[in-house]
Amino acid sequence: MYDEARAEQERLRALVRAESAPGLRLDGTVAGADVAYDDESGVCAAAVVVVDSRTLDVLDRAVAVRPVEFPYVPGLLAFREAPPLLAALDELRARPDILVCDGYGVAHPRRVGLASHVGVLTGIPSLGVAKNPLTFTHGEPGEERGSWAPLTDAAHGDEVVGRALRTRDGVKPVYVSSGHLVGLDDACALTLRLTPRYRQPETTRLADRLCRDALKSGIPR
DNA sequence: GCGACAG
DNA sequence: ATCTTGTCGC
Repeated sequence: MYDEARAEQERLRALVRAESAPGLRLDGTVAGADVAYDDESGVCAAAVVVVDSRTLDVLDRAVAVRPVEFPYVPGLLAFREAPPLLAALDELRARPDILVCDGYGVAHPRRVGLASHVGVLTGIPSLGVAKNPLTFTHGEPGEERGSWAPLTDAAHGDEVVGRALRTRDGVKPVYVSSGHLVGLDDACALTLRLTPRYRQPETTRLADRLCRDALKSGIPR
């Protein structure tokens, strides 16, 4: 089942660039993306919020509400979330310099998680910041914010696919990986810029709030 | 074959 | 993802 989706991932995989593009701006605009679901109505809301990476001021936002068209299948999250996210991205007034996704980039069984998938399809430099290590392994980073430990794939010779990054002192780390055109060092540096106060990037927190609100207030009953 | 498994 | 109150702590 899902052979077509896996074949598409193999195609996209060859296009993923896990190094920072020349001239990549970490001090420009950063977009955060997230999707919320309502099982009752079978509808989902994708939200994208753009901030100034230096001040974290909100510059733009967009939401796309539509029916859910793909089930949640581990390893195929992008086929569920990318379509609505692309629709929301289309409504932005300007293309953001970088996109931060709630999930993985190349830290993925076939190296094409949601962030890489959307990055390749849009050409927007991207990275993934996930809340769980999935099947990957990592040592325990130091307790201080900024500490990190390599995230490795035991199923593939312990290849390094990302980092377990501590964004708050003594709090469980987040899992950062390159999406597309953003190297791991830059991905972590940006993640730290976006987490002056909470474990999760401010961008994903804002996007999470926006898509949840859109579901609550945007569904007629 | 069975279990694990981003959101 | 989502269902859900109070509660401990800065």
